[in-house]
Amino acid sequence: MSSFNERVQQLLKKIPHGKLTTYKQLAIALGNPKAARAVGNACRRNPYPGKVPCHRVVKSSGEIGGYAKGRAKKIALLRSEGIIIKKGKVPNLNEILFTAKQLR
DNA sequence: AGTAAGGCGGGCA
DNA sequence: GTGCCCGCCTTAC
Repeated sequence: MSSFNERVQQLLKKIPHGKLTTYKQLAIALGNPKAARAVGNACRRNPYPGKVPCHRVVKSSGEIGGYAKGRAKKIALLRSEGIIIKKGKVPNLNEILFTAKQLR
């Protein structure tokens, strides 16, 4: 399979419940800080729904970003995990952010 | 096999 | 706060 996709999946699986990550962090963890978009692509192409929590990934700005099933769904899932979302944004992202070093 | 377009972002102006 | 450009990956033609 695609190495990139595999790598992204593994990183996503490492994200603990109640925490969040950004595409940038994932890209950095992959060794390409500019591949944030590519990471988003991997999530969108994610062949393992339910196995890879792509909904735990948000933008570096704290915005929810997009979601294959709909942003509302993503927000609902995050809220269900105890993550506070304000107007489609995460005000305390810095407190629950899972950094690339943590993904390492 | 090569080329072109798309996509869930990030950074800068 | 908004708009534009860039760069990376995958997929389709």
